[in-house]
Amino acid sequence: MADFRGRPAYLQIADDIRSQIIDGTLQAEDRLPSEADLMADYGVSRIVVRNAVEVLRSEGLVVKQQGRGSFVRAQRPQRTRVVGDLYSERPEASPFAASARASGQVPEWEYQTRRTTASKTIADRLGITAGDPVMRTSYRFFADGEPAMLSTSFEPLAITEGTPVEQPEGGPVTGVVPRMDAIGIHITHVVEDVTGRSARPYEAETLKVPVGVPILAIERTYYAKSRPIETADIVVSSDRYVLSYRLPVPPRTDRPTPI
Amino acid sequence: MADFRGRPAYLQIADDIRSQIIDGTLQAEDRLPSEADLMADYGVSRIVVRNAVEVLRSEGLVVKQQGRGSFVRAQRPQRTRVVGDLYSERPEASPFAASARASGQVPEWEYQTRRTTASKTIADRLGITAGDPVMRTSYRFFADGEPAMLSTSFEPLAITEGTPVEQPEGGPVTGVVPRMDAIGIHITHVVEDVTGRSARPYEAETLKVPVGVPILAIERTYYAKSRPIETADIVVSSDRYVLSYRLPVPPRTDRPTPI
DNA sequence: TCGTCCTACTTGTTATAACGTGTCGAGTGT
DNA sequence: ACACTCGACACGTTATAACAAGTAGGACGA
Repeated sequence: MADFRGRPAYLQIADDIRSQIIDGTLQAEDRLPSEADLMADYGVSRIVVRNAVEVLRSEGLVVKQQGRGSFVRAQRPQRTRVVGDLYSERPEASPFAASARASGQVPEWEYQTRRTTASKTIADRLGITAGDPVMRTSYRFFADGEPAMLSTSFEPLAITEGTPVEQPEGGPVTGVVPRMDAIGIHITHVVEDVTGRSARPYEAETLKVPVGVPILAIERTYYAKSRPIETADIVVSSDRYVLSYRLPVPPRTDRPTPI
Repeated sequence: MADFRGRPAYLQIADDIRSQIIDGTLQAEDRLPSEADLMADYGVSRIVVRNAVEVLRSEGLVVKQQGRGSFVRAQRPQRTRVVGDLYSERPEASPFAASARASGQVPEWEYQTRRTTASKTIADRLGITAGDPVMRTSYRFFADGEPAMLSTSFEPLAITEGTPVEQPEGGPVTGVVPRMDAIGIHITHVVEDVTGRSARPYEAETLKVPVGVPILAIERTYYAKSRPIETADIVVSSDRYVLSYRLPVPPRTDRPTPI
């Protein structure tokens, strides 16, 4: 392979394939040439073509499957977790629920609830003291039979203990806001802190995505006035989800000094 | 190296080093043993130790520097891009300036504005026709002198052409909301669609992060009623930023039926 | 003293080779 | 017709080898 500008061969090959993906020569789901083909096409060793494809894989443009080949990855995420004026905590509940249930035995979500005590991190987020009793609930949400979202929520038992809504699931009402309404606590706002990072091994396994794929991690906390009521760690594959936040912009009332 | 469970050696070594990072044996900024050291320590070939370190690099736990070594990467993001309160408290200030001030940073940015025509993607987002004239502005935001955020915004010239606020920057007022207020268009809400993915080469270079590090990509669109007024593509390193969304939860009577 | 050069050490790139493991279809036997 | 086997082919893992390129510190000369 001509050593153009001294730029490493594997990067040039990656550039070449990438441009083919962008200009549509290679389309979503298409199989890339095999490693042997690429070796012949570019006249390089296998390690070079593997490095090239690895670059594209780390960019999320390509997925590899042992025994089958490397494939151009579908680009746009398909599902949207909408958060905003019409706040919904169960994105699967509406459009996807039917198909998920119809197509298999897998329920839309499964959960596990247990009493435990607050770690320091959770205590800070809930405004309580480390070691205070909390109700911890872990969820796995499914869409089309595939794991799509993980969530672990924490509620101070000081708030719910002994009430009809002590159990987050299986009671007369579900969802944090209605449950808290039922015991006279009215949620006023929710804060979501969003970060992106690579999937940890446990998350990759549970969400059935390749290790290292970027995921979105959300720290969500519900408040009644300034009092934290519930907090949760939510993990979604950024392949499959867009987070859509719709925020009101109130009309201008005053005119503070500009920047 | 003992071939435990048939799990590949490089993954076992990655596990080993990862646990040392998590339990603090290796702390932030510490140098990992060199490849030669790891080869000797684990009794494997260089390709195995390189694969192992590559796993950690793709997880964002480690950065490599040619000629120096591999280093444990500082973990937690330090800055927060707050969205929510800002729109109600200080509608005049641009979100970035307000966020930077909130974290005690001096905001700096550079920009480039030019007239162009809308691509199909942008036209769809702005509710106009592909080829319609738009004003395109690319920003690079800095914090502490380091590039921190990239943004490319588009405004239909049908809205601003010939007005005092045709230029997004350099005019009497800045920020989308106040500028549009000045010409009688009142922004009612903003939608931010958040996705996570790996940094593309251009983004990695411009943001000065390693290639493949996860970034957060935001599609932001301002609306006046249901009419799109401005849309922007924003990219931030997920290492350095948390997106914090504060959303009101309307009182019970206004709320849609719970799940 | 100070700057330059050299060298040792580090990761980066590439080649060759071999075997392991997963996939899939063609061929075979019932 | 159908199930099973097997082999071709794909990517996965690992070894050995060599040279390139970036870094840092010590040796050396001005």
